Amino acid sequence: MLLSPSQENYLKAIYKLQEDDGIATNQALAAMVEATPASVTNMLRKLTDTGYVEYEAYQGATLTSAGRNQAVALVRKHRLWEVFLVDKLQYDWDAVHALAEELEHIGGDELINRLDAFLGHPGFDPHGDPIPNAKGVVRARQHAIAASEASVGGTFVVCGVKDSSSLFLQHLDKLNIALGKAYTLKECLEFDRSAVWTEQGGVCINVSNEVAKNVLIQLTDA
Amino acid sequence: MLLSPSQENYLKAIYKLQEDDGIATNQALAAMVEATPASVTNMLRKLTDTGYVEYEAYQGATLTSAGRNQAVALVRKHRLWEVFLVDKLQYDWDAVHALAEELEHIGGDELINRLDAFLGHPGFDPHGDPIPNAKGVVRARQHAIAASEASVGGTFVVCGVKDSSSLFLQHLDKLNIALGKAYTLKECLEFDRSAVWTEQGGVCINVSNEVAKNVLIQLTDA
DNA sequence: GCTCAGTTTTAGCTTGGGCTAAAAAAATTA
DNA sequence: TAATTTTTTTAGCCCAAGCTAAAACTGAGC
Repeated sequence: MLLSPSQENYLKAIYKLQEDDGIATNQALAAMVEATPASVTNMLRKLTDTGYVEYEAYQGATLTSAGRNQAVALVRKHRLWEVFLVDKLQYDWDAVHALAEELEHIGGDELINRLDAFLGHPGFDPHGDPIPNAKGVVRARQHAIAASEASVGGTFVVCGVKDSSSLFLQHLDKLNIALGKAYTLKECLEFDRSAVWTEQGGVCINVSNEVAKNVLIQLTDA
Repeated sequence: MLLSPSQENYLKAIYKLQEDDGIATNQALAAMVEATPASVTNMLRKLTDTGYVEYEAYQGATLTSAGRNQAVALVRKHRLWEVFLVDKLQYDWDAVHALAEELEHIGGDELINRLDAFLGHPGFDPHGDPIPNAKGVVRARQHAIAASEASVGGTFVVCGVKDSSSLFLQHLDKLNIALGKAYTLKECLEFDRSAVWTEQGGVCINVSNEVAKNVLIQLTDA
């Protein structure tokens, strides 16, 4: 069964919602695919007929294993194209999402496996999200926690973001926060729950709680 | 004005037909975009309304300058993606057309100019066709003639093909004919107008007239 | 200048993926 | 539990891009 780009987007959306909320409601889906809830109901019916989705009225949608395979393959394609755009075409990390969204619908396994090889089988995309391998296995990030969970005095490396909107990523750029960089949490300010981090060089940056909650880190011993 | 992939395909088809036949008839267009003549009439109307095509009933279609710009941009995108697929992803030259056909509808100038830079601003695609530059200027191949026009004893380099179908390209692979290779025309057989070429190493290959007519060459002095 | 084959256009239908507005079901609050 | 709000579904519509069949046009040969 061949899926249209639109259908693929629905599968991806259900997959994401299942991953982070456990359940894919009609309304959340509508927001994610930028359609009305009525259109979502329509499409869920179709995807149920073709065997990618399990769905009963008013109960939300779940992916079948075929659906999950498709969704994971799409995530793989999306993230590999993002790596290509950043590593090879020198795009900024905040500018690649929309293009990858288009590219992920092109071609089949052959293309994406060749791209994967060309890029050197990267494990993570430019936002630190793990790239599923050709068999659809996603290796979860190890020991990653939100930066807001760090304790004063701790040292850590930024390894991902929870929000990969352009707005947020550009904000991180301004703060000089980037993937792979190391920081020490100097202090936490009671008043607004913001934090002071220092970079290796000793430069201080002020990080709001809102930002810290969306930055993923790995604690280091140093 | 934003064009759908389908509309873009029509513009490209009109462009190609104008280039090689001088005129884009309804029927030829239908064959090229794989639709019925009735559908073509429909679409030509739309493209006329949006200012990309000039068209009067029964008279065939012509591109406006806006239309030509779009078409050349598409050719550029198509050929650059073909270079990417062959040079970077190691595809064979006979396998890239369909994928490039999909990729050419993605993104805008920004993407394609970055791809161009990444590929080192190539002048020709894997079939020897010239790649228009960012301004839409196509530098024509110099001194190229069909291999069927060569005279006995002449030496030449293969620089392109007229037919880039998978079937033909695979046939050339079997004959050991490839872009950039040099040959000498040893003799022409009256009977079936086939020819004998020798490679540098002295290996002989038998080339039918049908093949020779579709291979483009440049004569060399040697 | 007619006729007829071939080409193009018209008319009306189909399918995919949207939409709005109203009805129905579920969830929340009093 | 009853009332109200929120969510989901239904019903009926729209648009893009295709299709077929029939009508209209063109141009070649007589």
